[in-house]
Formats: sequence, C-alpha cells, structure tokens
Amino acid sequence: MFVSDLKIMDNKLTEKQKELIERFGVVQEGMGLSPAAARVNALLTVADKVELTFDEIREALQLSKSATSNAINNLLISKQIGYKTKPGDRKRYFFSKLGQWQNSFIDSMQGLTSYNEVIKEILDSRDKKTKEFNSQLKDFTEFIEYYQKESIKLIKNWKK
Amino acid sequence: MFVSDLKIMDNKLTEKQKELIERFGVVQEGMGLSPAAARVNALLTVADKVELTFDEIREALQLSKSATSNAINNLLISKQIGYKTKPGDRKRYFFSKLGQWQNSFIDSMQGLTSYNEVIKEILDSRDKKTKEFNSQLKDFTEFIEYYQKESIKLIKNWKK
DNA sequence: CTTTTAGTTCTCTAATAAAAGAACTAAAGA
DNA sequence: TCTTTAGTTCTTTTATTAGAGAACTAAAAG
Repeated sequence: MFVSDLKIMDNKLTEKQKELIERFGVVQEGMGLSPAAARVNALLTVADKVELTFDEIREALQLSKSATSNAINNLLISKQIGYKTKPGDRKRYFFSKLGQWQNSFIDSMQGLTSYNEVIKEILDSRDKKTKEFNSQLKDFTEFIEYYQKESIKLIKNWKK
Repeated sequence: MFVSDLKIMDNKLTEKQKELIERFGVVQEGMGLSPAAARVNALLTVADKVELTFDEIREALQLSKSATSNAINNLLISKQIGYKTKPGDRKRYFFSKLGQWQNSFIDSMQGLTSYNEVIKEILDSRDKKTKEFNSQLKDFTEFIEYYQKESIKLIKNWKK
C-alpha cells in the first residue's frame, strides 16, 4: 500500500443518517431480515455513495466480518442487493436494488400463486356444509387471481 | 356433567386435513406466525366446523394449554381470528377471519404508509448528487402511493 | 362455600438464531 | 514464492423464541 492510498475515506455517517438506518432497519426486521441484514440494506439506501465495499459496510455498521458476510449473502440471495466489480479491482461494490422495485413487486405478486394453491386445495377438501365460509374462501381465491393480474397491469400502466 | 354430555365429539381430523394444516401452517410460519399460531390458524381454515373451542383446538393440535392460549391471543391481537360466545355457555368459539380478507387487505395497504414515510424521509435527506438512484427512489414512493389508491379501488370494483 | 370450567400466567427447558472472533482460502501482487 | 487482499467458513457464546407443565384465577354451577 502506498502513502497516497492513505487518503481519508470520508464515509462517515451523519447522525441523521444513523437514525434513518436504524428506523429503516427496524422496518425491515419486521419484514423478516436479521438485524444485521436489515441495517446493511438500510445503509445502502441511505449512504451518500450508492456503491459500498465489504469493508466500508463493515466499518460503517461496526459489524464483524462474519456478520457482514452473512448479511450480504442473504441480501444477495433474496435479490435485495446486487454488486458490481471494477476492472483491476478485486473488491465487490454492493448496491441496493430498491431502485429496481418493479422486479421484486412482480416477484411478490407471483409468490402469491403458491399461497393461493394451498387455499384452493383447502377449499376443495372442505366439508360442503359450511356454505358461507366456503363461498367467502372462494371469493378470496378469486380475488387473489384478479389482484395478481391487475397489480401487474398497475405497474405497466404506471409511469405517467 | 351429565352422562348425556358424554357424546362423542367427532372432531377427528382426516389425514388429508392434517396434511393441509401442516402445509398451510408452514406457509403462515413464513408470514411471521409461530408454529403453534400458524397451525391454529390453519386448523380454523380446514376444520369441518368453522367455530372451535379452546379445548377442541388444543386437542386437535395436541398443544399445551399455554401454547394454545398464546397462539390464540396472538391471532386475536393480529385480527386473524375472532370469537363468539353462546348464551349460557362460558366457552369462546374461535373462528378464522380469512373470510373477511377485505379488511386485512385494506389494513395491509394502509400499513404501507409508514414504510413509505421512512423512504420519503431517506429521499429527502439523501445526497443530491446521486441523481439516478434518487429519482428511482422517488419513482418508488410515488408508485407506492399510486398502488395504495388503486389497490383499494381493485377491492371496491371487484365483486364481478 | 366448594367445585368445576375455561382459560391465563409463571417457571423452566429446549431449540433456534445472531453475531463475534479466529482460522482458513483463493486469487492477485510484490 | 511469500504476502496481501477480500472475503468465507468454523467454533463458540449470547440472546431470543417456542413450548411444556404446573400453579393460579375469576366466574358460574352445585
């Protein structure tokens, strides 16, 4: 390493940014992320730089290497973040995919299909005597299908 | 207790029902319910009777009283189940609210508001230099608002 | 009053998850 | 070839959750 590389890496977070990371972190914990993964994802949404390296993430959040590695890999697997590389640089630059929300939105709509399958199977095997409950369940499955189709349209028709 | 009360309570679940309870249970664990709460909710969706007492639930799922009590109370608090009473009968009869999915659907749309608030605040405090990311984030918050409004319409316009 | 019913609450244990820290590895550089 | 870099994986510790079982409670019945 050269002395010239020892430049100050000004990745310091403001108090406001720290607060937002915690708040967005808590929200995302509620969406099934571990505390560390939730904060990594929040950091990548809040930080001034949109691409951060492993060590920048690690340092900003004061996490251990293992916690950082596991959090990043969970987020990569669930496609909430991505990374790019730069020629002649072995580091990976991680970024939030919140900007590509269209994809995860469509995925979540498609994810409803398997949920609906179970409900349909329950409906089929239900005692036919409970007419009201069964018909409400039927309404529900039909609405899910309608909702899936219309939601996809919402995205397409959007973009004023 | 009278001898006449000792009638066989035929709440036995078929193998198919047991399988569906497990499958729907697993789906609902993925939606944040504890294993016991997920199975109680599934039982109330699958069982021939749409209203079950504490002890019927307890027995059908072979749970302890505390597990049954906690699961039921979690589901009541999160409004996924309800209960009714019958005159001269101290027991509560619990039922699934899956049939009233309209309410939870609307609730979940309204729940997006607080999520969106955080994102808007992040956007406001972001470094203005990352123009592309910021404009994608802005698109996202605007889409959430559009989506909330249109989704409520979807419910209203539905019912073929 | 005393017993039963319909749960609730408390205490303890077992299972799972989260994270730290150290050891490890594969590729690139000196 | 010997380091350094950029992580990954393993081991251990700590914290959290889930559930069992027993003790408890409030209302109703006998």
